[in-house]
Amino acid sequence: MHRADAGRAALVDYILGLLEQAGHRVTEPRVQLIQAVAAWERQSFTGEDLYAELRPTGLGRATVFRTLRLLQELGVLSRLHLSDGCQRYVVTPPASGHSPEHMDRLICRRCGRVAYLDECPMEDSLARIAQATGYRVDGHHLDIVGLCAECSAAR
Amino acid sequence: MHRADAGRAALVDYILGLLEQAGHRVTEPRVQLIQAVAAWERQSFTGEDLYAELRPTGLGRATVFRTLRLLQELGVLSRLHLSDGCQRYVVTPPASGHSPEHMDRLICRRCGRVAYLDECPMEDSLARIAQATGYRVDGHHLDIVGLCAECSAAR
DNA sequence: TACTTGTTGATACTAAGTCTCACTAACACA
DNA sequence: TGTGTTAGTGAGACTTAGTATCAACAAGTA
Ligand SMILES: [Mn+2]
Ligand SMILES: [Mn+2]
Ligand SMILES: [Zn+2]
Ligand SMILES: [Zn+2]
Repeated sequence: MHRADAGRAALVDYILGLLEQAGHRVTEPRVQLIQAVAAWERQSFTGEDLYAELRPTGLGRATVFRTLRLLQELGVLSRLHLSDGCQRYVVTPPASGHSPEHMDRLICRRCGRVAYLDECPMEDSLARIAQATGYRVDGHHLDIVGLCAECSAAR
Repeated sequence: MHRADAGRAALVDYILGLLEQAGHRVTEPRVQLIQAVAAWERQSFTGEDLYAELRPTGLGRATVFRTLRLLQELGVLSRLHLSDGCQRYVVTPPASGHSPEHMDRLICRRCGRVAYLDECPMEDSLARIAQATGYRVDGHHLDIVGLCAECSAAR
């Protein structure tokens, strides 16, 4: 078993654990979908991508989107917000400090690869912004767009 | 004529000017739609909001969405990317330094009011992020979510 | 004023999901 | 290790947020 496969298996187990802890059932369709999602780690995908892959095994359209929604609620998946829409999903790595309320990412506009920032580049600015605008700040979402190392090398 | 009305009239003229400069025709349906949009300044709205308002005057559904797209291309409108989707639009104020590639906003999650930041709170961090990740950074999109002064006072 | 071509509205269509419901299978409990 | 309860499932209709097509129309130009 390769390193990456081990990482993926651990991610699958982690997500299944979250599912159980939250009182949801671990079903065959969910296991299959989570395995497919884990294989796309750090690479974004659409609901249709997933459905196309899982449909042959008998998995239904509604189940795909229901489970995507559930995984977003559990904080495991989030959506990419690109200029052409927000129908792409990506795994939020465990223990990355990211949540639906706090998200700092780099997205490659060519291949869709996603990197999460280790530290929030706005930590210091937020109090000042709240002061200046009168807003009470609850969270933020930063998407930096560009080309990943591989894609910019391929030019 | 009130202050706000004068501001709105100026905004309408500004947008119509952009339209002409870009070689598009100034038509009656476009003038009406732009007036409706200007009345929503700093407040977000959906395509359906606009259609509901303009339909009685005979304006068609396709025209509403076509024109919304055109105004996005001209940089006059942008979409809000909220956790429940990206179907809300907002006017990007002229000379705010914002564009589809560079967007820094505060959004009230209760009333939808939008404020644009005067200075980018990440100016300094971007070079360091590019260095650390190997990405070539082209632009970014920051949405800070919270409660505007009025909405947080109303608690 | 007439011409040319961009724009319009009606209508059909699509993409990305969501809802309903009869059926099925997880899993808590015996 | 069965059994019952109820969460989860797949098929298919439906919805939301647009987009494509196309004949009729009108803005800008000459
Ligand atoms: Mn942050
Ligand atoms: Mn910025
Ligand atoms: Zn890339
Ligand atoms: Zn508010």
